[in-house]
Amino acid sequence: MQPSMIYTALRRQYGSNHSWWPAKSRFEVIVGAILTQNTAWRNVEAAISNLRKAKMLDISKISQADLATLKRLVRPAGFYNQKAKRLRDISRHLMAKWDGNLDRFFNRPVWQIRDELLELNGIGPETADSILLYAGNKPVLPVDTYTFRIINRLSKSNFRKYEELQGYFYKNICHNSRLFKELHALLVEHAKTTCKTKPICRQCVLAGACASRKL
DNA sequence: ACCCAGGTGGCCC
DNA sequence: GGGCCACATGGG
Repeated sequence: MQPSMIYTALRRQYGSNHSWWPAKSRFEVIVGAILTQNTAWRNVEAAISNLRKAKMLDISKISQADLATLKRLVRPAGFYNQKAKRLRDISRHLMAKWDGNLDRFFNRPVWQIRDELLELNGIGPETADSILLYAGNKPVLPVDTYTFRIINRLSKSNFRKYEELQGYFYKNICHNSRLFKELHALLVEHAKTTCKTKPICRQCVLAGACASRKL
């Protein structure tokens, strides 16, 4: 099953309003992208809520924050020792190199921004791509565990490496940030609702594929 | 008492 | 380059 068909099927099932990433600012997307690493979104919400109440959802504020304070605030998201540091590191980087100005940060070739993000400790390909797509509106597709699971089942493939699966999409679907936002959101939605971890999902959109054990 | 969640980096071979 | 492992909280 091709990516474009998967997209069509998911969209028919879940609708089109998934442009998604619950955040009130671009910086909040960045914060959420780091906090959600291997963590349920529910827990991320609690951490972001703490940051908001403490008026810390701000590049400058976090860049100057006391590490112990930051750890306390993001604690519900788990891995709080490393995540607090990662948040402060990227904020400091944005302040030092871009004067905290995200317009300037994002206003250049995508590969250049991506490389810079990947240089930072704690920012891997998925986090970088989520930031590029949802905070920078760049035509980049984040590939998460859900994407691996769904695509490998549906296509009877066995993608293992990030760039490989991402490349598969890039070759088979048009590069468009609106489409990518929706596609990624739909894959997450599908994995979270109908098709849980190891489902035999009878009611799912891709029921035919499920039944034939491709999913 | 398990298992999992919108990953990443370090270490070992 | 691939295969483990630690990192940590909260919900099912």
